[in-house]
Amino acid sequence: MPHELPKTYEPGAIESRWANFWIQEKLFHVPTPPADDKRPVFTLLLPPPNVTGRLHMGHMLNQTQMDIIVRWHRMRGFITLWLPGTDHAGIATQMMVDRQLRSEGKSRLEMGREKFIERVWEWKQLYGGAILDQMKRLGASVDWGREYFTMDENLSRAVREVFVRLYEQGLIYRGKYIVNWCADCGTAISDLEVKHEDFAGKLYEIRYPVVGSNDSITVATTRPESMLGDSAVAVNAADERYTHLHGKKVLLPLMNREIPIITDELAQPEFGTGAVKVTPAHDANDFEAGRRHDLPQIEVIDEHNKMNANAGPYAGLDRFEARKKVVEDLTAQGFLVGTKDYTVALGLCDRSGTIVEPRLSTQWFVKIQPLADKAIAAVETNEITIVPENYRQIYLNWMHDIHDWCISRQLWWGHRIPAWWCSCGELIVAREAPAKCPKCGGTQLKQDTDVLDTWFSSGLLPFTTLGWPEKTRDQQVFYPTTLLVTAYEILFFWVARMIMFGCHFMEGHEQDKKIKQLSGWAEKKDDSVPFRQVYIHSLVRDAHGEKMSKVKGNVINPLEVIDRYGTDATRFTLAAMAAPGTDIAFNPSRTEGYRNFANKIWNAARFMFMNMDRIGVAAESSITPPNAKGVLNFEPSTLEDRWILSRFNRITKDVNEALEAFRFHEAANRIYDFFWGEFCDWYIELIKARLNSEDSNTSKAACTNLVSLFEASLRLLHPVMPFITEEIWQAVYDGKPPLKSIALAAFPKADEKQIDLSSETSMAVLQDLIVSVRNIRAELKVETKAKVPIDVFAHEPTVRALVEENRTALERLANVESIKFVDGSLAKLPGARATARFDVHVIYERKIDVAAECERLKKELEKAEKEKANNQRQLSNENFLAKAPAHVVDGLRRRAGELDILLSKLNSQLEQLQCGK
RNA sequence: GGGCGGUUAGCUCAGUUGGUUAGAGCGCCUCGCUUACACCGAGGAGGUCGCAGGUUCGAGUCCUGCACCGCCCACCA
Repeated sequence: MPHELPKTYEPGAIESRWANFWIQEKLFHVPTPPADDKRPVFTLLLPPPNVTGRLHMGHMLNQTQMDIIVRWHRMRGFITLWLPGTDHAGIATQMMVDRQLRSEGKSRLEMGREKFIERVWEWKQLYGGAILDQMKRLGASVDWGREYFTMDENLSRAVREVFVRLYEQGLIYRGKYIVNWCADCGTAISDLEVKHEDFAGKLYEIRYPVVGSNDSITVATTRPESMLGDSAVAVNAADERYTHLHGKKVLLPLMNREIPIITDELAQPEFGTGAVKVTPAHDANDFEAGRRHDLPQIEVIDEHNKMNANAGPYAGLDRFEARKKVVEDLTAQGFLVGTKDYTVALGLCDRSGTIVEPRLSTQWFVKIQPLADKAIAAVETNEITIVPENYRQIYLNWMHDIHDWCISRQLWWGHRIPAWWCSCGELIVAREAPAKCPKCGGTQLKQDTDVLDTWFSSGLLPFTTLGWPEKTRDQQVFYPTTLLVTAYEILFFWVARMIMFGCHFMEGHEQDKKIKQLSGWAEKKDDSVPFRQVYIHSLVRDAHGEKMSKVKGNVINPLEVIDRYGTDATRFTLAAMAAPGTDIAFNPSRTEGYRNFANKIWNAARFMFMNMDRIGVAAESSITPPNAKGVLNFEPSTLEDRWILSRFNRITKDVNEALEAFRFHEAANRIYDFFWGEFCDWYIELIKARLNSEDSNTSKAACTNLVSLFEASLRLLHPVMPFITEEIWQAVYDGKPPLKSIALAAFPKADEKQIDLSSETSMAVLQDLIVSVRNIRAELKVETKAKVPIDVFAHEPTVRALVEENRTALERLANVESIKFVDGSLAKLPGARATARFDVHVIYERKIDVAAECERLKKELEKAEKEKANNQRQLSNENFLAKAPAHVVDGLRRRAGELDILLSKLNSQLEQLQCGK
């Protein structure tokens, strides 16, 4: 049956067909393995994208890398579970639905909480799957049968369980502290959600008169409006300038309130005047100082960033208007001593961009230290390893500096805090809504209105997705997960929290010992960790290395790139550019190049099919059985056979090693160079003669080798380019593959015995000779079609034998009419190529362009002389001979001989052409 | 203020423990529709590896300093 393929690879239709096939056939679904399963396990949790999300380059990179690793493991026989899901994304989702309501002229507040949440669920039903649908186009081989959503009932129950346990353990508390307040979002946010940016601001110096004297004290502030809430002025106890004022009071300007002068380390003598105003309700440091001195906390800014009643005449003004007014009034009344330009680092809400105000507020917190201690230990003892390694220290530094985590959010969408208030004042923290108050028996219970930080629930996913708090077989098998692949950005938001929660709640957990052994984790002691390894991938930037942003307008949409060049090419781009630890400048011209690569593969396949059909070779005879790990039924009979087999095994070895170390770029580049530069450019060209042989045994044998090597190459390539490899692989079997999919076939494993250095060396000489002839032809401007006779002088009999054996190949690839061997050097002939192994001369009526040839020879001579000098310097250095390893010295010596030959030939050529100096 | 990363061909980047001649893709130049592929083939040009020292037999690779670019963290009024 003939294989009909279009001349150009068209990814669109093919990709969606296979993506659907993989899903429909449930190819990547992993049921709970039975106890007698003897395979190693690989588990990976997909970092859940926000339900509101749209696929961007970051996702695509992340998922491409994960999919490569996952497919690679699956093909190597691991029970491979990749768990997908989405995150409810509290603030983001609420804001999105809010916006939608507003456009309909409705509002969340009128609607009420319950109706609003219903509405969000409706929204989720309609649009929440978008990002996962986009994922499907990428070919991500996740287990769709286990898809989760962070607000699913079972996961929500686990969240409540965690909250209650932490509360009972004294690790969750509620209290009034300074938090980062975003007025736009109407909620407190954690330190991590605040980004700092420098702005040109002013530093105002304000004079506070000392009560009962003519003296005064000057303080400095960047936020003058906050003075309305001052409750003290602090000076340093050691600062002698102010010793005489200890115990005195100042009169707060504008407010005419008397406040004390206190001594506190908050005031640093070197800064400004050494005196600092203390506003406990609106500054974190002042808050601490206020607690030390038992100062009143006077709130003057409300949750809408407006001045409140405590601000007296300024009440009702926005904080920035109030600032203006305060400054005016201070100036008018002579209290403003001076104003300086000053760079202020403002905190901005990560989500809304609003300037965050530190504000006193009652919130729920996680007491983080006990959790952090375990999370630090897990990494310090290498129970969890982080790649690239420099992130390990970054992680540890951050963990050592960690603050308590504010987990309550004043939102409606999210996991509502499982705490209820009785009218008697009793607080009940419980897994399910209590029927009555345990203290007074009252039934008028009101649930806390706050919800939990989104990261609280996502931090639990490694175990909650496996059935926790139940003790399940899935947990025994799949926990700890093997790997986590993620962006640096969420190392603290998510990775650190998972480690803390995992180490805490899974303490005492033991993975099935046999599986742990088989999977290669026998040496790991701690099974409570959420994953064994973390791989931090790079950031995708635009073609010029700039960070992508909507404002700059340089955002590259991966789906557009995919539409244009295909998923495989886009995946390949990301893989090939992903050197660990460096950012990726995504250049679509690169993707175009890999689209061309896909087309190259496609056409090589067409060539193979053409020959299979013509010669009558079927896949079944070339490549059975399906589970072998090498090249099957490949019978090397010629130099190029031995050579390509050797190369294939070497590349296979490199690819496996590269993937092991997350060196995706190396894996991708090795395959690319092999397939295009060696398999297509040389091997296929070389076997054409045999394929076209009159002798059917010869052509059959050659075709069988071609098919089996091609099939193995497809398996090697499959993790990076799943679609085209599946398409061709299925076609090789003419619709009757031995397995449902190439994704289930074995990944090639190198057979070191097939790595054959001597064939590689011989082949290199042959290639060198062919290239030399082509080169001379180009210089002589020989017509492409014209065949020319050549003379060859071989230095060694082995080289001569090599050329003789491969005479037809040489004639074909270099367009040579006949080869004559001569006994002496040909270097003196104009236009000859001379190397250390052979000289070659093309017989042709046209003369060489002497000037150009001279220039070329001179350049070559210069290079060789430089190398020779370098070579000699080293070889005459006794220290070098004594200390350098033998193979380096040997190599240099061999090279010295070659250089001598080369130099003498070059000189004689130059002389012959009378090039001058 | 602290920390991290980068600086290699016109552009975007590789270069794993220091080891013989520094690579790729794109772009550029010359030639070619040779029955897999013009999304192709053949040939070619192009680099004092940011600067200055140092260690070493040997440095793009290690150390120190400097310059420039970028990122992250941070409660200094």
